[in-house]
Amino acid sequence: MPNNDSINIFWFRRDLRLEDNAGLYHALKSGVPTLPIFIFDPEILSKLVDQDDSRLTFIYNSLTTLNDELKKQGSSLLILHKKPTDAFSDLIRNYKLDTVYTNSDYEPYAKDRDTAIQKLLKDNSIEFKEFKDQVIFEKDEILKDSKEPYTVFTPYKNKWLDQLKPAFHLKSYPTEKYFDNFHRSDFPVPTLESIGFTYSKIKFPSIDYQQRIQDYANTRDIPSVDGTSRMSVHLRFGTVSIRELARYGHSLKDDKWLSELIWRDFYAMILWHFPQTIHESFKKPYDNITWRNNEDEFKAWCSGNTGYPIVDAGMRQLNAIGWMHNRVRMITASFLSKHLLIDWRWGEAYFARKLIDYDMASNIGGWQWAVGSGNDAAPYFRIFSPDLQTKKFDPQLKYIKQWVPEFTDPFKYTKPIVDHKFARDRILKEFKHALSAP
DNA sequence: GGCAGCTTATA
DNA sequence: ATAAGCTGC
Repeated sequence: MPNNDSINIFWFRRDLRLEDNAGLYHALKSGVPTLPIFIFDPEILSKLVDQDDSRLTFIYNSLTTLNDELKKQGSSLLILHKKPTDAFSDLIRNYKLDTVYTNSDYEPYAKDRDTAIQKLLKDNSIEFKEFKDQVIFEKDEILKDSKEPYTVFTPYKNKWLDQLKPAFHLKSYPTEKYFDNFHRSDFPVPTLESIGFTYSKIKFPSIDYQQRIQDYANTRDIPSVDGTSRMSVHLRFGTVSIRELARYGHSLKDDKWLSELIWRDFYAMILWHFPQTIHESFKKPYDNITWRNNEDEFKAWCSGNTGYPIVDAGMRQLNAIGWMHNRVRMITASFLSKHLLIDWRWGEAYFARKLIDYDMASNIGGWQWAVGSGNDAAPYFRIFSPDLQTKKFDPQLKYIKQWVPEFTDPFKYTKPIVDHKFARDRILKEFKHALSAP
């Protein structure tokens, strides 16, 4: 319905919650009626491989929840399925727009998209205001004294902790004080099918993370134990506020869990400053590696049939529930790149397809770390031994038996796709060759 | 400019 | 015990 009074837009992206939402807070607080919108971007959707993509289901469920909450305020969520620039052209035509509010998104595609939107709005004399919401410290807030970005985690973390003023950086935005300022509307929620997707069977972890991380320092590395927060998917789509999580992490005696949240800021910062690491090794010489890229071996890795039970368990967990324990992410990533000598980008792409919590910055960072090509990565000669990792982190084979039920006798299991010692020598040779190239 | 220190290890 | 180099101050 066209309206003569001007309105604000609040554009949801990866911040699918009403509570403690920085951009939404500012939009509502301005006093101008605010129309909340979400745009399904065909450009992003076209890259998704699976029709029952779990991320789409998660987003769709979250949008439905948002809409239900908005209805209580006499408002609703306008859900569009269009190229963002076209969507905004329509909005400009149908409404008198004051300001478009949103929260910053730091991925390269998002940066370009938002630049285009900002220009379109500017040409129509509409303001575009973005706010920091998905990290505690963004791109240029934690820098060396020389104003350059950190590339090593520990000094970054020290500075992060030094600069943190909890009462300021971890404070919630009380959006609920201004809920009266939502624009009155009653838009229907389109079906998931009309967007071109079907429901995924995958179950999503609940938000009661505090229970799980009671003994985080001791249980976080044991994949058979539910000892990690499982908050990654909620952080990915903003169904929980990073400030809330960091506030809890900061209140704990042990800063191990807070550290993991700092890693998230760190990798987001790294991707911002080094976007080429999506395609290139952070350490250039690693791009001299000649990958074998055997397609059959890649398929065996993807489906969890390498004959290395800890690797297979991890990949089967990923395929089954769209999530893999972080310890096992390291083991499977190391195995693909170092044992099979398959380009880490193939593995990264497979994780991108399957992970409900897929986050480009963390996934790229994690893979490059595992290969050794990343900033602050493991040295190349540190090659994970699947057997030793199993002895250390799954000594009773509980995790393995959960995901590889046919595994009963380690000596009768599928023949390993490659011998450990042989593979170790092979990659060491390749590393030495590649890294000494002029 | 010199030196401490570097997420998650292996043989 | 190892083992390469480089970041950060």
